[in-house]
Amino acid sequence: MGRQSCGYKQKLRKGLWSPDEDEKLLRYITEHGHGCWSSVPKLAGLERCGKSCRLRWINYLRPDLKRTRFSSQEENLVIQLQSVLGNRWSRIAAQLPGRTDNEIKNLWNSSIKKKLMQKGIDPNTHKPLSEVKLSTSKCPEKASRELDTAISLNLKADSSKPSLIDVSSCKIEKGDDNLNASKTSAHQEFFPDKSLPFNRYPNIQHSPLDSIAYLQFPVQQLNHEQLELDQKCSLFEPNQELNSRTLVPTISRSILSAQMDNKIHAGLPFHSMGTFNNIHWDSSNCSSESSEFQKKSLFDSNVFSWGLADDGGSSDKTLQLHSADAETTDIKWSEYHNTSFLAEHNQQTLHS
DNA sequence: AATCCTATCAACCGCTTCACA
DNA sequence: GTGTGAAGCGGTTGATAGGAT
Repeated sequence: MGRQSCGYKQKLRKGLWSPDEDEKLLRYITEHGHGCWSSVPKLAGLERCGKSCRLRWINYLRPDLKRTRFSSQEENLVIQLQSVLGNRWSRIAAQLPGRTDNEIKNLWNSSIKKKLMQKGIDPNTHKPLSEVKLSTSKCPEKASRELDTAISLNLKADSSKPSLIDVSSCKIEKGDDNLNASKTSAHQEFFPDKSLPFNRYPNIQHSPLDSIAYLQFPVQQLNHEQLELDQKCSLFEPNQELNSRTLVPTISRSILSAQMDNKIHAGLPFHSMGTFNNIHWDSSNCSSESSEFQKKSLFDSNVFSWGLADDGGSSDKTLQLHSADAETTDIKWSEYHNTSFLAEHNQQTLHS
């Protein structure tokens, strides 16, 4: 007999969240922080389990979420990180400010996987499918299934257009940490500065076929230790406050104003700016260094100003991408914005 | 206009990890 | 060292929207 789900004791609501429930949760966490998730529903007046509340907050209500489509740079980054980390979505999400593991997982499963297969790359190994076919011949059924999928996707793709991807240069090896750990190179740091790796790896090729570009840099030299180091050092760790059990998920006025002045602004639902305007950081349970960093890292860094160093006019492209992102309206949020409680929040914002 | 198909996304489920008594 | 509850994670499912037929 399997384990009971979290709402087995009482009759708890399931399924999609209503605006009313969102309001309750948002109000509660805004005022009190989440604290112990299992007590949140009771205290917030919700007939949900704590797990559900946590998920709703993390994946939807959090004020620092981007609500825009993934940019091609973000997709590239997901591909790169997945090649190194595998399906560790939360780890990957930690490197993408404003993105959730769920979102990235969905992107991977619904979009990136297919795009890679269309380009003849096995999404599991990041190797050319022909290689994968050979190496998986020990398990013919599975290999055949995967290959069939890949082939059908490949056929759907426009074969008349040449792919610019040089798969042979993408020597991605997973799971050989010892080997990786021993290697040093100019590329050893993963993203050593606040920008994304594209500046550092100039031989990126962009396919005109779609927005996916496949990087040509020595991915095999990235390793888990380095990524863990990145996380510990929080070079551009965006969600540290959310990973912490002790920190109240709040946002400072200074951050908020910076946020409102910067590009991230465009992706945020209007109401969140006002809603969180009067909240302060509760850093009582973390070191001053880390909290200071948290304040700085998210918005003071240039993580949203990704540049592509490879091409002429890249900055123009980047700008275009950003503005395209900025113009992406999230229908759900705009609908949401019109609900009563959000309208109320917005009014308050306007009056303050 | 109706139906089918596909893509996307939100949410759930069950397992693992962590923290604490 | 062990038990327990909470949190976190990744796989999976179900609902829905939009496009194709």
